Amino acid sequence: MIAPELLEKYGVVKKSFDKNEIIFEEGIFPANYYQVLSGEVKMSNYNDEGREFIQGIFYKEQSFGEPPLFLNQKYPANAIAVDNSEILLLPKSNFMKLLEENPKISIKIIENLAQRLYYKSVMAAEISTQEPEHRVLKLIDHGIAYFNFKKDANGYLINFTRQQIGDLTGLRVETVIRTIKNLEKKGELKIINRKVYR
Amino acid sequence: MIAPELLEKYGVVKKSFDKNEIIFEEGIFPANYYQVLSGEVKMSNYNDEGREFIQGIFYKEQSFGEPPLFLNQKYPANAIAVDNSEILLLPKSNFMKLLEENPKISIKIIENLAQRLYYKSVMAAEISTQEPEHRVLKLIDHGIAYFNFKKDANGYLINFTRQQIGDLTGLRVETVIRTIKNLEKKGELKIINRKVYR
DNA sequence: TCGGTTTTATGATTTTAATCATAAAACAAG
DNA sequence: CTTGTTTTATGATTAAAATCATAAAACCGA
Repeated sequence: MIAPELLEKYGVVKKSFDKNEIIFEEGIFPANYYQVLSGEVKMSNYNDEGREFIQGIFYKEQSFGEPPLFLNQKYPANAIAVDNSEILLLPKSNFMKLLEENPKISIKIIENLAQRLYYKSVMAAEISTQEPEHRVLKLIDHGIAYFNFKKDANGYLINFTRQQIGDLTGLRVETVIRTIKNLEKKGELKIINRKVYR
Repeated sequence: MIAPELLEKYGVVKKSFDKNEIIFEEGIFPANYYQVLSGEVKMSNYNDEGREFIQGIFYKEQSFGEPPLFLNQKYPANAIAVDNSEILLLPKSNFMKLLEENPKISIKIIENLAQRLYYKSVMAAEISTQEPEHRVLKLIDHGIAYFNFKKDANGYLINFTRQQIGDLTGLRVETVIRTIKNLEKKGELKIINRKVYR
């Protein structure tokens, strides 16, 4: 996260996106730095049969889409507003100027990329070698630490749909539903009127 | 990659590792910045049944294991020398000092992390939604761009074993062998006395 | 060059999650 | 409130890759 006041000095623009509106598409070249001001954004891929894989979900104060910006490569995925969202956009050249003139921000960017790389490393290993129950639990436990899950009397409320969990773990909805039921039986989590708690 | 001369100014140490020797293990806290001087290093995970997932393979001049170093988190995977290798080690505090005093290096680190994040994004989507042939081809094409595959009269020599391809794509050896055979039939690649070319 | 190990190879069988089909419950919009 | 859509749910069937078994070829070290 870069302080909005600092971004303003470099000419940031605020833009609103409706629910389900595309922010940028796979295959195009990046032109901006993006940071969520309010709402929720997902980055995802669709394969030829239309099956979705969610790369990540981003909330207030989080930035997204930087890697291709630094590499001058095409976006490997789409960014879509999950809810009505306000996004800060900073043109690439201004962003680079900001970085040059504020070396401490570089460290923040590094930490942020490191965090995302860490998540991807963990989930990649899960997805390719672990069974559904393990994958789902790992995603949930990661989410408690890094997505904005709220704690209440029943524990942490996992505010993802079964479909989203599937798209984040490479599983089908039906498999996620059955897996979550099993995890409840084993006492690993609770289902209270269809909502998942841990 | 950070120039070895610069690393030396900050007290880098050269260490040799035998083939199959462990450089660091999953679960421990990072203490050093690592950069390959010669040889080959792989980072990988093992699940409870001993099945391996290779996070990445690193060659001459490449660094590895930075994310947990920046986050003060445990390593999510093991680093093992694939061949006899010489590795440069810089203690964390010295490395941080180097970064502070050389802002341009931060940009290099950012670009490097961005590159690795890009690879992980692409492969994560592949592994969770695509079929074996697609996964293997994507890995190979990525490898041509970023691993050190050499080109000769037959095309690029993919110097990975079938097992390694499997451990990088989440497939079993037998599946990789059959998949590669099919890809050859379709003319997507060549097999010349067991070696794969593209 | 001999013997052990790794890598590639192939066929048969099994397992597991995907797929298909269908529906109830919950939610959202008008 | 009604209606359309999304989400959760469950059972039956299928398909695809994993697993199991076995072996030849290649490579490596003493």
